[in-house]
Amino acid sequence: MITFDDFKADGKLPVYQQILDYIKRGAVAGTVADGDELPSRRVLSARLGINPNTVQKAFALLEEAGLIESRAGSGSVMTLSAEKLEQLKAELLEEEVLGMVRVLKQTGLDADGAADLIRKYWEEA
Amino acid sequence: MITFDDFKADGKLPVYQQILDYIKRGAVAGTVADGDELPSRRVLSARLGINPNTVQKAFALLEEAGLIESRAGSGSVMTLSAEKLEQLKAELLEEEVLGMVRVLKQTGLDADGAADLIRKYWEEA
DNA sequence: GCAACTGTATTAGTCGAATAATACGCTTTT
DNA sequence: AAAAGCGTATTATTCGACTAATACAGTTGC
Repeated sequence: MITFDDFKADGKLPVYQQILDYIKRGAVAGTVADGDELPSRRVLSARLGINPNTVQKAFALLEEAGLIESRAGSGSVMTLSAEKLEQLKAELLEEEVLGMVRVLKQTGLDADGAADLIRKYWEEA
Repeated sequence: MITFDDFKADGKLPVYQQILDYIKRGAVAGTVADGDELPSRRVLSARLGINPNTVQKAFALLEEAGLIESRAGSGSVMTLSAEKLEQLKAELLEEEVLGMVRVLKQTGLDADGAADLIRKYWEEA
């Protein structure tokens, strides 16, 4: 069961998008695996303090992306193949890291300075 | 004159916020300096293809933050002291880099892997 | 002085994210 | 079979970002 214990909304992106990101990053990290069950829409919305419809939207998008399967009565489970995992990892690194690099470049850093900076802040996160 | 030539809205954040970020990052990078003039609200909104009121909101926030000064008839100019610059740099690195590191950590990377990844993607941005 | 710019202010409307309240049908459990 | 929990669907409302149109006041330059 995916607990969502370390999920924390930051307000910068729509909550349903943050749920998608949370699941995708967890899949890449290995903390979310094929066959893992997800909390029900009602339970998760109560746990996160958000509206059931917001969770529903996130889960609907996850299903559309082929990452979960849902059946009324049962719950929702992760459906992660090796190919999907590779695809997810590539997408994440492409989007996130490139976005980060753009910001760092705009502040006038070079590659070595950026790499050093990452190491410096690695502990505090 | 700050040209906003390399400004590109990406839709993930409110446009007025992206303008704020653009100016702040430019200030940290040194491409935006004390005394630099900004395009007028009307000119900039036309150049970026957005509503004048959106630019107005961004400029109002910049003025509130003490980063620009505006006078009707003249335009708006940057007002950057050394202390403000230091403060800006600290804020940017704290927020942006820590945010990045959190994402990379969640994908299961370690500090060295992240640093290598930054170098790898540095060229493509 | 007057035109052509500036910044500033107000009001109304659109759109998407999120909330809220229900309702219905399916599956599991007892 | 019945209850409880599940996914799913619908409609209405709130809120902020953004657009739109317009008006007014100050500065610059001819």
